Amino acid sequence: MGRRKIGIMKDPYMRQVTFSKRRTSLFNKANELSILCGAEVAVVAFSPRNKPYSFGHPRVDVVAVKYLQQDPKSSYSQGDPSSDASNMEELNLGLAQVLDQICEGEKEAKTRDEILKQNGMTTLSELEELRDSYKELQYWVKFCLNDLEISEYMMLLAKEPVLGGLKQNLQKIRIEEKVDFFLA
Amino acid sequence: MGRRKIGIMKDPYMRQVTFSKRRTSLFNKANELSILCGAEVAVVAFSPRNKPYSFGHPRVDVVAVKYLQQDPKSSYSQGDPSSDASNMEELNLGLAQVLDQICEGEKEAKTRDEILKQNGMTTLSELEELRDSYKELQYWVKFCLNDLEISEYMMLLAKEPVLGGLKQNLQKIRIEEKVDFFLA
DNA sequence: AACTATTTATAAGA
DNA sequence: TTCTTATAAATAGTT
Repeated sequence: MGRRKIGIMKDPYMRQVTFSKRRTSLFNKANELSILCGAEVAVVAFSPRNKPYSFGHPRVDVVAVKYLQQDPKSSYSQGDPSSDASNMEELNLGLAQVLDQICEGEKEAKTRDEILKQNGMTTLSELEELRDSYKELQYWVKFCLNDLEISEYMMLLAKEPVLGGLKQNLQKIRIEEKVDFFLA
Repeated sequence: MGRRKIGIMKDPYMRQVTFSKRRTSLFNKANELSILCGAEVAVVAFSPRNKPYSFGHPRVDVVAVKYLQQDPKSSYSQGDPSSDASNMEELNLGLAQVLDQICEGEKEAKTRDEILKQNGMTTLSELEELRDSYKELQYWVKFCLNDLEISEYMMLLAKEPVLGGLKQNLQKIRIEEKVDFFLA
């Protein structure tokens, strides 16, 4: 939101300013959630300067203890955000495809997860399959990063973003490549 | 936001729906805050049906412990008027015990895993760890790609490419470490 | 789950 | 910091 989209804040000052604004909003959101829905909510945030801030309804520690006493498997934890479909339009075609690939990967991971949870156990072959997917992703990332680095100055001149390269790399990877590359 | 302002949700169904929507947004906000500002953030919310949901960067328990171990007087708390330093310390003791139990439980689990591993078996926890790593990687890739698009024009001007950010983020997931793990 | 009409949140700028 | 404003996001109600 705001005049334009932003990325990771590098400037310490702006980072602190942004943190303050967003922390305030986050706490307001948490408060609304607890009031409107009658939910127990706790939020803890350490600022870039490592100062602790917190919001709690009814109280931070009460909610925290209640949470930690739960069976870990019964909770729904999210460390990762969902992809924003609305942003897709703004992304150019190449990037969109890359993101699609990632989404597909997620779906596959979820499917595997479902199966494994149904069995409560896993076989070695299934594990290996998952591991292979993981390696493939890692490989893909490294490959693209490498390519990025190489064509860094080219971007400045050609104004032809790496997106094309990313697309190509994606296809290359589909065609079976040795993972040894980035393990060396 | 939305068609019109709302108050406390009385209808159980609508309350649940609203909770789900807002919880998702809240977690996304928390995620953005942690990424954009490099802050440690943890959010715990119990739904109207008392189901626990959580978000944490780097992890809920890590941030929670860090927060609770602080001098209560040094934190800036919002939400409940009665949140006082005196009560905090009492609950800290109880929490410490709970955390100890959790740690012990984890140790036991790891021990079991070791035994099973020696027998050529694989465990659910192992799998889950793998899956989490996988998701984490996907998450960072997604985020970095998004960031790439955003700061494309910045690159042309600032000549300070996003590569630094990408590399930092990738370091966060400690790829090498995890690769070693899977290859071991 | 998706889709709009509106309300909020917020990045920049003052 | 605080206010303003132009935009981006969130979301209530609807389908």
